[in-house]
Amino acid sequence: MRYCKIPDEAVRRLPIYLRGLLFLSEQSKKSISSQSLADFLGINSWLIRKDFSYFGDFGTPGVGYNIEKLIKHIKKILKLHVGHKVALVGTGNLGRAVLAYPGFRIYGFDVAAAFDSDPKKNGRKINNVVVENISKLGRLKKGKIDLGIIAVPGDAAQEIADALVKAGIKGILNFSPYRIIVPKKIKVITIDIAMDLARLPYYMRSN
Amino acid sequence: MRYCKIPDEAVRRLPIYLRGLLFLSEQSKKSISSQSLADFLGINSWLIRKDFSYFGDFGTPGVGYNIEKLIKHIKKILKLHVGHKVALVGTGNLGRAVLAYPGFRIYGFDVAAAFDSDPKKNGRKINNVVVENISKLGRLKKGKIDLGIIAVPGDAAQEIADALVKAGIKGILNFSPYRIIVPKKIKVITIDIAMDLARLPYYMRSN
DNA sequence: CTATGTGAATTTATTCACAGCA
DNA sequence: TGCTGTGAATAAATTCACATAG
Repeated sequence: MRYCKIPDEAVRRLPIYLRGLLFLSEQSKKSISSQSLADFLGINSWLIRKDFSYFGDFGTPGVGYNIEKLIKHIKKILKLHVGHKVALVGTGNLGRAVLAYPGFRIYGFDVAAAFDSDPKKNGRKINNVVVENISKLGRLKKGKIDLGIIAVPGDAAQEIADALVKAGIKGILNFSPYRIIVPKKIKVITIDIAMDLARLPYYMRSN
Repeated sequence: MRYCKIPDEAVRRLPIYLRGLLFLSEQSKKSISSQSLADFLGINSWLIRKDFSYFGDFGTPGVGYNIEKLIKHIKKILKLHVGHKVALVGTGNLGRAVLAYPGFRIYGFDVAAAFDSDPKKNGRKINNVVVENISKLGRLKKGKIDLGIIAVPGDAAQEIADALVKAGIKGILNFSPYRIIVPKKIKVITIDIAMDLARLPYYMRSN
């Protein structure tokens, strides 16, 4: 079943595998079996094997998977083999948390620009990034920034999205709960914290 | 197909419907057709009808769905008909963003307690919540706090989760990228910002 | 005549079980 | 013998199409 389309749900799991494999690589481990990786990540071993099989033969029967080879390949599939620069829009509480978030690094992301509509924030430096006025968003075309994060409060999300698209961004991570409409070729992933919290009580046992 | 088990994917969509319906309710709208709601939310109308059909007959053919009735019912299913108090652990950048986040209110959540391991932060007041030492986590049993949010950096997530479970929490929203193991009856929903960002490049067109 | 509700068809994803390779 | 890779079986979710109710 080599080289066929990777199911969306498998793509969703690739960053999990990648994180785990990077961790193991730091421990100087050379290879790992699907079963050990399963125990480590909390994902079934047959699901891991199936997912890996979508993009080729990487395992050695009787031994397991070569960690470095797998890392390299998953990075390539996710297009993380090159680093990506990210523009942040909105430097409120959430935006500042994004700027300070250490977790982007392992995937090769660099939050390289920050914008805010509030003129009072312009010029301020947060985590080595100078906050610029939102009107300067157009200059992204010069830098090689291809991803945008929307962390503005309220209902400004759509106009920010429009500006990001005009500035040449290819993908958007949207923290606002508002629907964003963009050209089909632009991918939007929305994270709505409140919405995730909202389905937690459903699963709670009352006793 | 009345009153059968609601599929997980439908449960995931209920908070979206709820948000939209609450918005429409504020506009004093009385009822809405699945098609109008579909246009409004960007979800197919047949999927909306199917989802609603899982928990009963709420629509009137030729008219649409009664908004207030639907809101009340979805809230009940999600167990949001009663308000929930939430304990936050970790008051770093992310934790402070959570404390300031305005989006929890519409679902009836109240972040009522905050904890931090850093003694220097104890007693500090953020958004009207006094930060307590993490050792005081046990007192949750007295307050009616049933949800926890883990916003600690690094690898402390598991011990925080253990403490939250011991304090009687029923559900956890976990912002750390580390795997958390809890008793089966406790539900954990993990939000990993970096992981969501990591699958964005995959969908980017190169041209 | 409009819009719901739902069986049936289809698509997608997960799980199993085992042949075959090192 | 241990572990991969994958067809086949199962389960789950989505999409369709239309009978039916107001």
